[in-house]
Amino acid sequence: MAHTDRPATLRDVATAAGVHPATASRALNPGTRLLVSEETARRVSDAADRLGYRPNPVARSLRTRRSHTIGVLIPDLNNPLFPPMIRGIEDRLAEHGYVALIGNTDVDLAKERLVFDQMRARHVDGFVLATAIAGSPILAEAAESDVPVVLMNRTSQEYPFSSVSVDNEQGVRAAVAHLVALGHTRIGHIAGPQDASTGAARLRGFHAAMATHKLPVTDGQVVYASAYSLEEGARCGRDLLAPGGLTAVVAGNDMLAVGCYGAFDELGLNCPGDISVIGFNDMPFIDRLRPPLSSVRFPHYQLGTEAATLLIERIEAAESPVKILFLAPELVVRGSAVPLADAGEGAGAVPLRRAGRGRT
Amino acid sequence: MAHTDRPATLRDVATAAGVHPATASRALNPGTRLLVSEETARRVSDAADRLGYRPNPVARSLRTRRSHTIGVLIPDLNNPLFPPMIRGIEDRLAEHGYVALIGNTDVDLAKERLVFDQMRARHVDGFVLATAIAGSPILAEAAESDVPVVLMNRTSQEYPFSSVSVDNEQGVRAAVAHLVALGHTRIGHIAGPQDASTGAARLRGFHAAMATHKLPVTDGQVVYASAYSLEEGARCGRDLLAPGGLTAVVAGNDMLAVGCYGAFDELGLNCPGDISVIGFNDMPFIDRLRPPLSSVRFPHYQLGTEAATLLIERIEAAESPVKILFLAPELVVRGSAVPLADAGEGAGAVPLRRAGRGRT
DNA sequence: GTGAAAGCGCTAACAT
DNA sequence: ATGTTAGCGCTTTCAC
Repeated sequence: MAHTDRPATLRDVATAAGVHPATASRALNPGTRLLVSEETARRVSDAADRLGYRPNPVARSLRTRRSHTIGVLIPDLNNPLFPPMIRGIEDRLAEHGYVALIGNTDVDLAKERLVFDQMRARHVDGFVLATAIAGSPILAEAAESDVPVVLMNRTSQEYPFSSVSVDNEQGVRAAVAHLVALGHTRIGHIAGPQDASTGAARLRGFHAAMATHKLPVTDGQVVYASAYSLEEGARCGRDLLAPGGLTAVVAGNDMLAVGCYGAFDELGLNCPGDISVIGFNDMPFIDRLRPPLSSVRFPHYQLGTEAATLLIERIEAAESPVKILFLAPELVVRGSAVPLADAGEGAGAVPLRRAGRGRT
Repeated sequence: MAHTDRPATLRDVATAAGVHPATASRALNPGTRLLVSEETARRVSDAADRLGYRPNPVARSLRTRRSHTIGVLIPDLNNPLFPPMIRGIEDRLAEHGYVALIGNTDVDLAKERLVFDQMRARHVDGFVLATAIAGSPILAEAAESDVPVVLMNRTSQEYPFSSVSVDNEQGVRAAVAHLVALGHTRIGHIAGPQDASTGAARLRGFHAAMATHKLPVTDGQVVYASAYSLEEGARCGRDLLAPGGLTAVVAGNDMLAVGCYGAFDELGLNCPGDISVIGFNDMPFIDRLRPPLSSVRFPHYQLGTEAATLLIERIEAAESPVKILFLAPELVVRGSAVPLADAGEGAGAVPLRRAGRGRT
């Protein structure tokens, strides 16, 4: 009741507790509390409570040069891949008193640069980069200025950044192994953009897996998408399947796989009757499609929490080592890939009822 | 080349330009540039460029008590409704030099309070609230402390907040009119949570629309979902349809509508053959379901840009008036609602091919 | 264990 | 039109 409209400052608290502001500061900060007598500490924090004191983070930042804010760069928040990762980041950051600034780059280097600079201007304490296009100049700049950086869902050969990503090769291996177990041998791949590390890693995984199973990969059995988009998925699906001969497709991600569904319709192919397909990411709602898409699940949320953990480590323990963390993916079997024996059975017909209710 | 490692400060610029720091400040700030001779202004900004000067927003904030940061409270970023809105907000804010802090409340009042308090502690200049549960204490608190607030996708009868939302009643009217034009008369409604203003408004719209068409609404023709979730959609779908008699459903939103798809399967109903359904929101990917969901489209992104505009107005022009803005929804016709004459034709059968490729 | 003093980088009164 | 002065609220030397 003794407080005015103006929020209480540290000075007010000090006065109320009958100590010097410096002492009040020490008493209130976990890191310095032990420098102050127990009794004074109590008096100060009582006074703080009484006055409803809230430390001013701006003033603190000015002094300490720590904003407790981190920048997160992603291509596009509308891509359903990212919201869970962001939540993971934010939830973990919140536990440590940090907040995130989200920046969308729209896969545009100029925009990426703009957002990055703005965040630096705002003195973020570090970055989570989920947008690292290989060769993007901000990587070099970040490395040079040694602002703490963690790569999420990306890795870098060129710079010593900590990163957390999914073992993409292993995921594709699981997908191929599943198809092979179902009897497929003529398996195509729609490769994601090769300047994204996910696209390249999954393509490597595809070749490795096919080699493991001693299956040949001819020209035309791999087509390259220029973006992770429905449109590119449809285009690549057409290019891959129009020649005929393939019975299964491993798509570079779910977007490409769903785009493929459109190509199937155009080519008069029935999925999964004529052609099996497996995606990557296990996007939300992907289990609601007809047929529900089998996909390599990706622990999105954990990717975010781990990235945040790594970043905070690096911010708070200056010389913490670089860590490269891989999380294991998991194949989620639904209705879009079926045994080869079934092929042809429903050719041209409506989607099979059986395929409609895969395990989710 | 003359700069050291430490970033240049205003004082450095002033020295380099041979003026007092205050003059340099005036020269560099758009609002005060006219207080300074053209020649000095040029000299100062040249020096600034030369030194690579970047103003320190933290110091500026401490002085001006403006953080150029705004808080955005939403229930859950994972809800696909929100990413486009957030992008709208961020894109518009960026044009004005603001950034957004996103807070997820998970529809939990305690968490909402926590996030709200943290953002206030960080001295955000204003809030976009998309989470306003009727009676939430933060509304009262915000009103009292008169921090600028704009409600997004919510309205408030109790407090004088600017808001931008979709005309929900009109949207439901359009949905009902469409169904009536298709010959339906026994139309049910799955109402969203009545403590969300969208849920209440859409229910009002349903009753109004049915009255307009002189169609009776009996008990049991409206069921209430306790949340906008797939589970509640399935439950309500069962409750609504198990008794039989209805030929069409207007769902409170797309989640509820998609949940309904599950109920249809359980009850052996074929959509759209036996039962038509229309959703609300036009969520991403909703056009990829079988059948593609007819839905009332909702200009998500614009909701965000308009909310940001309103908020900035209010922040920068202290006494700008309260504005209540409604954006018009638009019915998107796809395959989940068909003429009544078709009912029964495909009863119990697999989804009709024809229904699979609605206009998107 | 506590106080004194200084200053982070900037801008707003107030002079002149 | 420009300089002077002061201070936003906090943390950190450095004394004692």
